[in-house]
Amino acid sequence: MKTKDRILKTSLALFNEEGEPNVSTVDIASELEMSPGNLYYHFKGKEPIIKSLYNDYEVEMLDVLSAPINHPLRIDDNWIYMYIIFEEIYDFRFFYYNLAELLSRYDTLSMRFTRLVDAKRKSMTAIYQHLRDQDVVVMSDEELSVIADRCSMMFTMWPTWSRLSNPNLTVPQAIHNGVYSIFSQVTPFLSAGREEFQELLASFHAHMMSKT
Amino acid sequence: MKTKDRILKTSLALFNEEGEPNVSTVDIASELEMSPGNLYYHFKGKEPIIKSLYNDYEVEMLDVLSAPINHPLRIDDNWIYMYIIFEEIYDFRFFYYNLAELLSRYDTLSMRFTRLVDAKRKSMTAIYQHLRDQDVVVMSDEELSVIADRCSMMFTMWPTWSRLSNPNLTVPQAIHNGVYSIFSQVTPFLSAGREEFQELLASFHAHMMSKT
DNA sequence: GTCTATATTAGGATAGAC
DNA sequence: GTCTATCCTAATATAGAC
Repeated sequence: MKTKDRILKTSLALFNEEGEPNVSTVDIASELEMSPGNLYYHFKGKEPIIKSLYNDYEVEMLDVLSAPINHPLRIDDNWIYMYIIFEEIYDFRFFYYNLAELLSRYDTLSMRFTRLVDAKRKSMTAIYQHLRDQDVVVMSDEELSVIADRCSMMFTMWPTWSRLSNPNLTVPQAIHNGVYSIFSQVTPFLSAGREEFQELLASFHAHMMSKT
Repeated sequence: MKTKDRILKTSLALFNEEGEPNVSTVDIASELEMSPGNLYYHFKGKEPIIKSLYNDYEVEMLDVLSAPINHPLRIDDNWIYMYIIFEEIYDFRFFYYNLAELLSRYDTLSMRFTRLVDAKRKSMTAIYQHLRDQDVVVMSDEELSVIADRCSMMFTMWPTWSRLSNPNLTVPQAIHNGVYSIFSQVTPFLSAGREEFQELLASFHAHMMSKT
C-alpha cells in the first residue's frame, strides 16, 4: 500500500477510535512508526487528511445512494438498504461525533455534507412513496415529508445518540437499532395489520441483533 | 455581580456563540477586560468553568422537569412545557454542539447527563400516558416507549441538527421547530380527527414562529 | 482581587541531511 | 521518501508585585 493510503487508513482508524480532536499528527505518525516530517511530506497536516477522508466518504455514500433500487416491500430488502447507508456512515463515524465542530472548521464541507443529508432524505422519500403507491401505508404528503425529514435526522444523529444512550453496543448492533428506529416509524401508517407488522419487525430486529 | 459570576456568564455566552473548542481562557479574560492571571485566581482553567456551568444547567433542568404538571390535553399548554425544556437546553447549547467530545473529556458528566436525558424521557412518557388515559390517542406500550425514546433523542440532538439543517434560524424559531417535530409524532395515533389536529398543530406552529 | 511577567507544554510545521 | 532536528505558535498555568 502506498504511504499516502496508509496514512489515510491509520488516521481514519485513530479518529474513529479516539475522536478526531484527541489525535494529533504526531499520534498518527507514531502509530505508523514514521517520523512526523515524513507525514508532513505526504499531507500538510490534519486538515488535508480530514478533507481527503471526507472525499472518500462522499464518493462512497453517493455511490450507495445512487444505486438503482426497485424499492421492494419486503422488510429484509429495505432493512439491508438502510443498513448499508448506516454502515457507510459508521465507517466515517468520527465525523459524526464532532459534526458541529468539523463543519464549522472546514466550511467548504458544510455545503457538501448538507447535500448528502438531502440525498438521504430523497432516498427515504422514495421508499415511503413507493409504500404509499402500493397502498401499504396511508399518509398525507405533509406526513410523508415530516417522516422523511425525521429519517434524515436519524441517519445524521444516530452515531452520537447511540453511543450516548448505549455506549457498550458493537457497531453492527448500533446500526441495527438505528434501522429499527427508522423503520418503526412506518408502523402507525400501515393500512392494515399494524400489530402484526410491528411484531414481525421486532422479531426481525431481534434476529439481526443476535447475529452480531 | 461577583467576579466569579461574571466569568461564568461571559464564558457561557462565548461558548454558545463561538463553540467551546474555539474559546480559550485568554479569550474569556480579554472579553472581560481582565488579566488571565486574575481569571486563574477564580477558576483553575476551562475545566472547572465548564463543570460549574454544567452544575447550573443540571439544577435548572431538574427544576424544570420536576415542576408539577397536570399534563393538560390542550396543545398550547403542552407546547409551552416542551418549549421551556428546550429553552433550558438552548441556554447551554454549547454543550450540545460538542456532546461527544465534552462527555468523554469530563467523564463524571457522562452519567449525570444520561440521568437528565432519562428524566426527559420519563416526562414525555407521562404526557403520552395521560393522552392515552384520556383516549385521545391509541397506542400500545411498545409504541409509547418507542415514541418516548425518540422524544428524548430529539431533545438531545435537536440543537445540532437544527443548526445544521437551518443555520439561519433564531434560537426561538429553532425551538419552535423542535417542539413541532416532537409534537407531530402524536398525530398518527390520534383516535379521531387526525387531519384536523395536524392542521391545528401546523397553524399553531406557524403562529408561534411568526411571533419570534 | 487584580495585575504583569514569565514558564510550560503540546501541537503544528519546516529545513536540510540522507 | 524518509529521517532528525528545530522552530513557531497558541493555550495553559504559575509566581510575585501591588
